[in-house]
Amino acid sequence: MSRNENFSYTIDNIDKKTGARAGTLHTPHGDIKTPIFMPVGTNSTVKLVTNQHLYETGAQIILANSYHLYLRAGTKRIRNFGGIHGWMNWNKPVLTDSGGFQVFSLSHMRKITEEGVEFRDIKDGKKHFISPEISMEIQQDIGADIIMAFDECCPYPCDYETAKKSMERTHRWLERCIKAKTNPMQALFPICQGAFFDDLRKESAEYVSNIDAVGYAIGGVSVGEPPEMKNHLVEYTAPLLPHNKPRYLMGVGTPEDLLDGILRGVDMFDCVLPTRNARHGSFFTYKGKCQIKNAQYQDDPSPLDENCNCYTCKNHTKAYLRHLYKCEEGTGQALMSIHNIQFLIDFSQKAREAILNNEFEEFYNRMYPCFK
RNA sequence: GCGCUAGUCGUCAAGCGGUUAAGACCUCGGAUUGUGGUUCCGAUAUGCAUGGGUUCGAAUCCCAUCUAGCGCC
Repeated sequence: MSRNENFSYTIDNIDKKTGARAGTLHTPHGDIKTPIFMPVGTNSTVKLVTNQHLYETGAQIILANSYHLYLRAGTKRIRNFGGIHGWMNWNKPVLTDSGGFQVFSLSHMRKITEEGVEFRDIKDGKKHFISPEISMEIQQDIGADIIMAFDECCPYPCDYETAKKSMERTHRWLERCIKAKTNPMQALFPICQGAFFDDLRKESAEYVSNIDAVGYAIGGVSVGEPPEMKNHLVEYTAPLLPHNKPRYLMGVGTPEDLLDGILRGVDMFDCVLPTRNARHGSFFTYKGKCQIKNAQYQDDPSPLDENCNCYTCKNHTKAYLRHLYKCEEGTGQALMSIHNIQFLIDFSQKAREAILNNEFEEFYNRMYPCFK
């Protein structure tokens, strides 16, 4: 892969005590201040949240999902509407998942071969096939700023031989992705795999590091492993990736995951949790995670979090939000999605401020107990 | 006033002599990690209108009382 002039990453500071990183990733649709939490908008919308509200949360980049958009909107259609930015009228950076994760998460209806993956549509049962080349075509039609390599994600637990074979195939698929990718306005992030085996992770990290990419991802986490394993894996793997490039820990996470990841040198995170949790009634605060449906909130005149200045917290009380949930009014879910998204983005940006001031250790120690 | 019918969790109910008194909703908790999720999991009746009786055994049968609905004077 030749050097991509449309993207660059600047390290703004490295926390003196912890080594946590603050940086700026320049993309064709604007800058991303890291560490950053990226909200997930699988079907080219962050569920229940309008673009206007999303801009207000401070979202700097959102995700969309190749697998879902390929099946539903049709990626040629999206291309004809000016790509994802025109299609959903979103003017900031976008990242697309390759569909690789669905190979894992929808595993009971797929067949993996060296060529690619055959699977059935969740909804209509129709057969489809995605290969690294097809994934690149899909992602180039969608036109996100950052696109992901088509990888294979191992389940947890997973035996060594399976993990090794899977990792090697992911590497071969990566080479095919690189060959198939042509649009210089997009950055392809390779993904480090290797399950929970140090030597495989080392091999994979070294393999992907040999490719001159704009950024690198750590995949295969948040698949049901204990938190200590994830922390060990990240602590072991992140330093093996290029120091001067952003590192993206895929599918993570909770506020404590963000703290743990940032501490170990991760710059980018994404997770469905804030929006899914919001839909199911739980919300993040600087005092921990809470459930809006709890009876204790029925007369509570305070916002979800006293220190949050999201749209929801500026305008509504817990009592009102609880009422909306009790009545199954979707507005409640929408309002709380806004809050949870802004919470994690604010949280990542507070971490950034702390890093810029070389105070990340204090920030970590202050925040961590809140989420345990 | 008389007759008939019925009373089981906050609600709707199953049960019709031997059950640990189903289930649903509500209520109360909890889960959720590159989104098959308005989803999933758990908790909640020592008690069947009340009081007697029959029986080895009663929410289930009998009697009385109360309450409700319907009908008739």
